[in-house]
Amino acid sequence: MAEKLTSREQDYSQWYNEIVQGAGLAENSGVRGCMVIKPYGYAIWEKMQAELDRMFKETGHENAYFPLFIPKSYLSKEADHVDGFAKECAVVTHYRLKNAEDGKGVVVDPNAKLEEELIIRPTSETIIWDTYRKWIQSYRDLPILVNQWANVVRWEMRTRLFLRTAEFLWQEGHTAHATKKEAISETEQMINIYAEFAQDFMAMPVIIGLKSEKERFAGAEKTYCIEALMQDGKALQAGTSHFLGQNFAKAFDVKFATKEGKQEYVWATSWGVSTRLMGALVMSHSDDHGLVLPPKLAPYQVVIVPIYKGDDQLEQVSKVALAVKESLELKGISVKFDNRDTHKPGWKFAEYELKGVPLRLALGLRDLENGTIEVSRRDTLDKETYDIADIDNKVEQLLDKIQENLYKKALAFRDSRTSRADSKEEFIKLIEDGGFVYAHWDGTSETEELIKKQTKATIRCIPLDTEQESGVCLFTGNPSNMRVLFAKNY
RNA sequence: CGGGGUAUAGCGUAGCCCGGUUAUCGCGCCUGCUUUGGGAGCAGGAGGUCGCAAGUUCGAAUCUUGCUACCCCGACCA
Repeated sequence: MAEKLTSREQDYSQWYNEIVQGAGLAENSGVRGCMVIKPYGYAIWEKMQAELDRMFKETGHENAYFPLFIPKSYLSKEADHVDGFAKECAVVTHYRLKNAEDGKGVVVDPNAKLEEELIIRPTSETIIWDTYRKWIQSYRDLPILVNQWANVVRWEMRTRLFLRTAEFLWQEGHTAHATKKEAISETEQMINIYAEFAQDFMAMPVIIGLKSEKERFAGAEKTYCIEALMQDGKALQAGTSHFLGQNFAKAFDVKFATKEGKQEYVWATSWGVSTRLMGALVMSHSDDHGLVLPPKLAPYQVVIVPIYKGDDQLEQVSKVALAVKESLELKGISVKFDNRDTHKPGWKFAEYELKGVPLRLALGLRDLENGTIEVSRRDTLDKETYDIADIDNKVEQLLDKIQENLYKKALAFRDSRTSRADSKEEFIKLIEDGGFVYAHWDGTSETEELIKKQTKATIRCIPLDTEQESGVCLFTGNPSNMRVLFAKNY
């Protein structure tokens, strides 16, 4: 082994960085906090987009695009919203450069100051609701079910590849409804879609819940979220769906005429997932050998590595390998045949392990003689030799098994790190060890703040499936009627 | 944004305290030959405004100041 990753145990952060960069997902750029998403990483994002986009469209949503720039005055129309984002906004003040006096490069032209400064969108509620006012007059114009795929900028002080970057890619859905009930049901539908996507495609188990008042989206009445547990025992918020009530309708004066001819404010939702999901994917399944990808999101699900000596053998092996590739592709499996002569097989094996390709097939002269092919699973690192005649079916089955196994493994891990605390001491210890902790809480932001100060744990969510159970708050002794989910988080 | 650290070839580094010929080593890269079932071997070769900008000095990778980016810790946050 010429190169070896830092192990998770040694240094989890470094392990994560080495995988993201080593597997060719992304790298830092010359711009503070902004990353370059490399082709292999972007291919995974495109797969995520494709599935999510399909799910959105199946539930009646349409894509549109709104401007990157938001007039400053728009942002200040909803008080909570502006409070939530003001500290992390990038502001455009000028629209022209000119040559510097000293001839060295360019400077901002002071004569080109904007009348009103433009904010680079940290999210698009304001520009969208300013637009929806023009689109909505009657109940007949509702609902509006729009999504946009876009980039947003939040000027973060401390950034990490995919998990928190100053600019990131995401989708933001913004819907408008005639009734509160319909808006809430939309909000719930979308968080369920995110949960389904996380579990079925990312093979990542999630807990669906409601955010506490403190953790809620700025401007929302209710924020639903999906929370996942990473391998270091920290929680990651993987997606959010907000019931915005009539807050934005009131701020932007969006009213509609009901059937009865009354003027009423519109009910709103917004929901989003971002390239942060890439970080979640990495930290859910990968091991000390590198990235591990679920087959449903892998840019190529299978790689075929030929083993040969000389051009003659390569030609013989290639012929068979290409036939295998074709038969797999007929089954809708994506295959890369790596016939590069510039790297040796051993080098390729290590490389594809680092890149997390679910299945690796190796084919050499020995196989041609025996009618076999060697198959190696990335998730278990098991190697077995199979009859080549039936390899397409075998691969299809194995890919399904890997997808399933990754989910099971992640779920088993989460279960092993999920516990209930019934005393403050127990709580502190469990949080210290890392993982999800269910505990009673008195429901106040003050106590939540106190717990965060003392333990660094926050309320990840109030799980939807939590049963009523009377108890006392571990920190204040006040009565509580349900347990909520605590963890240290990203 | 506060504290700490780092920046030398594509990557990882030595040299920096104590300024002085041609800036060290490994990997990678290029050429050739031998190799190819778990990160190949030998031989030859190319590649550097020492992060950027000023300053001190006869002379700066080395000393001083400013800036930029990255990493770790904290506050903030998806």
